[in-house]
Amino acid sequence: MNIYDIAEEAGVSIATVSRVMNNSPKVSEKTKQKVKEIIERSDYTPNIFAQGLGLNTMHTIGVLVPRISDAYMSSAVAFLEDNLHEKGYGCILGCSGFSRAEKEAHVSMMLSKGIDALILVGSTYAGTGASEEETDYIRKAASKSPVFIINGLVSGENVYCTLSNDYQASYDVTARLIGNGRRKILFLTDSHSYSANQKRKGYEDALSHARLPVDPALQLFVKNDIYKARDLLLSQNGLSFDSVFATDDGLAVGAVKYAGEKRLQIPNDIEIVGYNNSSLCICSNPELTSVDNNISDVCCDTVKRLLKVLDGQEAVSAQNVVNCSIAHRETTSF
Amino acid sequence: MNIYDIAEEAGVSIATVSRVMNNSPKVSEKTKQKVKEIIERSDYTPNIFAQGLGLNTMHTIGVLVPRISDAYMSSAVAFLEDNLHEKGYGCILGCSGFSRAEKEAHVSMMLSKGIDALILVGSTYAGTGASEEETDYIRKAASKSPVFIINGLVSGENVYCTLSNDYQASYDVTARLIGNGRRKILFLTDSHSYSANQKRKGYEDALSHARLPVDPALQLFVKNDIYKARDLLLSQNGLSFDSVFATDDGLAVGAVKYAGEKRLQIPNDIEIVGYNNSSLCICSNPELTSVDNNISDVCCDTVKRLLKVLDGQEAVSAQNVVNCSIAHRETTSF
DNA sequence: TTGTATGCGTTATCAG
DNA sequence: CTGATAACGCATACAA
Repeated sequence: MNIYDIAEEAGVSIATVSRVMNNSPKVSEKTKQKVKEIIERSDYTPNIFAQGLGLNTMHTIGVLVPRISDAYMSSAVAFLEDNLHEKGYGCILGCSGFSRAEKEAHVSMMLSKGIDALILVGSTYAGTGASEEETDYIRKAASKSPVFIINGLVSGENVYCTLSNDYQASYDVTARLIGNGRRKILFLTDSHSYSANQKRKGYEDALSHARLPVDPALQLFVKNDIYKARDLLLSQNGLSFDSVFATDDGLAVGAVKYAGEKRLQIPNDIEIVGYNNSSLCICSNPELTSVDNNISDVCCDTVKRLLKVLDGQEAVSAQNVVNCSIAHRETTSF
Repeated sequence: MNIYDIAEEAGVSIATVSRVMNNSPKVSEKTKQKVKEIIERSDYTPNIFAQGLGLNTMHTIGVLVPRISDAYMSSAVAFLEDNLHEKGYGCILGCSGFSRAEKEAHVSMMLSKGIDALILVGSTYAGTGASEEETDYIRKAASKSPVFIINGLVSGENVYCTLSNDYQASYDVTARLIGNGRRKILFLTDSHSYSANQKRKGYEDALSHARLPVDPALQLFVKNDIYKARDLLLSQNGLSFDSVFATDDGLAVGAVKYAGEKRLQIPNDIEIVGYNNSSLCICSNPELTSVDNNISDVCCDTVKRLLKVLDGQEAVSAQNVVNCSIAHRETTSF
């Protein structure tokens, strides 16, 4: 069932059928009705490939995440899909993993799918900041389709970034802990990505501004796994700390478990703050204070700017920053 | 940069370039090398739309979930994407929500995207079983592309289902609780879907076979929200129960919170079992016993059968059942 | 308002 | 082994 069949059935040309399909105004009401009726009756759908070939777009956006089962990623994808779908765009989803080779392979695979734009979710795509060369694959991709990065900073032609203000949030959290009299704040992270670095910087600057030492021994790195985080803390025999600021809720829950094992009272003996305000926070006991990076706003902003770029009418800023907030719960006495 | 440019540059016809691209054996090694070199140098990529138009496929599978931010859904999508990507298929992701209109709209939107097959994740797509008509939209979709349903049972031409054995798992869990001396087992659910019904049936049958009464008052329905579940239990003044079997981990965590409020000892005063074995289980304190529906196996099976159907060489069964297991933790004394 | 003719970039058939 | 050409189904510029 193609446009020719419909045209023949209706006794008009394919041009007219096409006009009806794209509800062009210059078709008489009468023919429009007749054609529509036949389209309806034979439930004809235009061939998307032919359409794409002519228009050179399928109204599809590539969305790449390292791991969709992460709560942060899946909620980002939920917001992106919702916003894009509403505007008539479909989503091609890719899960790249974290290795450089996989990421590059997935990006070029995405580009070959004829997407109108590419959204990279998460700072893993922005590299560690060690060298410019790390992100060359993004600039190369951007020469084919506009690239939007969520929570990673990469500069380049046709590359657009939306960032949550992790530096500020981390600074604020650390300052609050200091204000509560905490002096040995453990920084617990699972990543060396752009956003992890921002968080670390906020943490360190808050310490410095309070004239407290920045002790490298108080910065721990561990896989994002509740048990692993707990066990790492349990194994720190010589180290003393009175609070934990973790760059992910999973790590923070590990700290809660650690406190449980050590029979430490939360938040009196130890305060704990997580990151992402995920469902783990209220599952935890005591419930976890966490930074909310307002991913919904970030995604909204990303899609808004993406549409502007595709529209091409208006200049679009290369970066945009969205503020975080803090969800106060039982693991702090803020 | 299209196939004509390459052909001209190489001094051959487009047919030869096409042959090289699809590494047809009938090209002389010499021309192959020459053409390949030019393709490489000008980093030419075939136009996917033209390719699609000719072959009538873009090697893309539609994956529809009601809500990707659900842990169960996102991990299913992770496994599906991984398996499909490995076989060279891309994924178009849709998030339909739970309303019937949205689901139908998303399904037809998916079909119009030129997908090779459609995967529906979750029993919400299978309706409540109230009437055959509820699932007509699936059979209609299946007349255009093969449809695969994960954890929902729908019969129809070109419709394939992979189910986890929720009936058996629920029967087993209930029997274990009964074996532990529990007599008032509360069944807590958030859904009337096919799989929720299977779970309920397993629960009821285990009670009946143990000659225990099936008390409708012990079957509670609530939104999947930790607080809402907790509060619902707190508000059951007249009702006495000695254990909770929930059809989702979130609900079960609500029951854990309820027990905390009531100062009930887990698992002595009350035993609690969740469903899906999500990350909430180990976040919870005490850690939650949960049914593991082995979603990874279910997805693997689905993709395997999907490829067989697309291949067309072999007959494929309309249904397949994957067994669940029980992850024992601290909320039961199994 | 409607129809004709062309281009979009492949793949595949068939002839050489 | 290679090339010319049809076919895929639609949108649209141009002609009527």
